[in-house]
Amino acid sequence: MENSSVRVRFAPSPTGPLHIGGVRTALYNYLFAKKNGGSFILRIEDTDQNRFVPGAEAYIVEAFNWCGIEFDEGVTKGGEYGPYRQSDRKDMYREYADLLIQSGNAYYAFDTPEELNDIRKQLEAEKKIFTYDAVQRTHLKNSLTLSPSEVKNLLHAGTPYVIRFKMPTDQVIVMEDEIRGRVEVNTSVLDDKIIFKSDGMPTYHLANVVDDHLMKISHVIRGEEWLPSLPLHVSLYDAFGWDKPKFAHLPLLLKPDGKGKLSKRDGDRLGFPVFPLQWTDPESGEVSRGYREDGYFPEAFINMMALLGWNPGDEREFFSLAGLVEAFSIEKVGKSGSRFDQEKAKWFNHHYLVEKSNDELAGLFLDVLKEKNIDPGQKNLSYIVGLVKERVNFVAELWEQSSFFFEVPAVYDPQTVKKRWKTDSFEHMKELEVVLKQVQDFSSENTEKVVKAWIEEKEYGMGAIMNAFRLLIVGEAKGPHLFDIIEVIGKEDTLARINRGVEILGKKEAN
RNA sequence: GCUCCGUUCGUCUAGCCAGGUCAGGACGCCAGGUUUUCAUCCUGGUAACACGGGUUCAAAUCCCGUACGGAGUACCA
Repeated sequence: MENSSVRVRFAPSPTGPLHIGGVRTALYNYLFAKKNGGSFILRIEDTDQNRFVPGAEAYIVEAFNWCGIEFDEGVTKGGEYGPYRQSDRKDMYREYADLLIQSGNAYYAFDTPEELNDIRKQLEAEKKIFTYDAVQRTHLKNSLTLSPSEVKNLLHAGTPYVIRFKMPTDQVIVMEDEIRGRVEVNTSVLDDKIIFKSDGMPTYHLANVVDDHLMKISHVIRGEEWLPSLPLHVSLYDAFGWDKPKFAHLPLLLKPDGKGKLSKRDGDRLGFPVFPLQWTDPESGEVSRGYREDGYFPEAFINMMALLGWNPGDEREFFSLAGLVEAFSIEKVGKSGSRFDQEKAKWFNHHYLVEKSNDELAGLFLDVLKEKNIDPGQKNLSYIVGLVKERVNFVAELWEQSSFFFEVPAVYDPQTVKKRWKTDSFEHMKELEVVLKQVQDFSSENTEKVVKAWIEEKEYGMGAIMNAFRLLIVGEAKGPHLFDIIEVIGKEDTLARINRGVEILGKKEAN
């Protein structure tokens, strides 16, 4: 609000499609930024060249486009703190690593991955866990144990090395998390993390601290999986002598059943998308479904995601993106993980679908019809959609609730036949056909008037007639007001359906 | 193993920070109502403070412990 210097970032790694947990993290960042009149930045963290996946960055951008989440700065927008892709910032990290070496906060380590692995295995055999920490570093191959000339020689010879952060010994690091409050950790349980890799790239830890500082990030809002490395990051800021941003660690999204965080497999197993958009793996060709392709509206998706871990503090449930911005506050974000609930997601979609205008829905429905090679002819799709939209959760479901407007029922549902095709139905329907044949004005209002008058005159049961009638027109016991249906399909089709139904179903003998 | 984080109806959650309401709402489910059917809709119902101590006149709320769960523990982010 009053703080115009709020700057937050979402910093995904382009290693594949964006998980919905990531979408939620980005959403909360966005909401926080907009709520406080700040900027939202998209930074791509591609410091691991081995895990680069083509198309992943484009996917991320497209996903946010679909969601309606806009960035103020970033890979697609540019900005005065660029470049926003870490691979494009490669050169600047080295000097910061050097700064730490000079100040004695970091050191060269020449141990090869193989050597370290051997030690790790050895200790494992003794049921111990190896960590490159204050104790271990004193007898490993690094610039702390080697003489300056030895180090110089190794460096000159081009020996591969990494740069490790020298974790201070026996200090209590006090951290303040905006969601969890105070967290304390003693450095004696921390290890000397690699901050600069032998391939010349920084690790996440160095890169994110340097970039957040350079990009003047005011609040780091990220997933809970980063909480364990917060002490390192805080130590890094201290070692550089930089002001720290505020930190907030969001709870995880959990799988709907069982334990653990939501994974791609859960979606496949339980039949719901774990990604905002459909994704085709460039290597395996494997397709993962997306919310967009599954028929979710972006506003429903966002509304549902926002409420998974945050609440407005009152009983409101429906929020537009702008409404979320207005209502959002980091204090109302929960501490514990949330399970994704598919039923509630559907309910949200239903809500937004019903809220849409019939014209808009008709447009979407027309695409469905085209795919099925159904020609709606002169039929008023808006009107039809308006009659059935309350019965569906998705546009794609509109067809099964309205196919009888376009097609003669292929079969008569056996259950319904058993229940509604009574002994008298045969005669009743034949009579009804004659009655309707004489009707000129086939409007819903008029046919209803005529048919009801006939029923009353003959003292037939309303239910008996109408249910059998519906069976012949629709094929089963479903659908909107019957007279509305026959108005749409018209007199000719209505009479044909009655005629055909009577023929096929025949006269049921009394039991 | 170790470190950190967490734990209110089946699910999302309010309430916890500033102890005192039959622990509230929503989804789901069940029942009833409306209706020519189904769905919508309306009404009602179901169902939770992980456990054990402590502090207190009083604890979901504060403190300690236990259990359970999760995350991290890579030259991945």
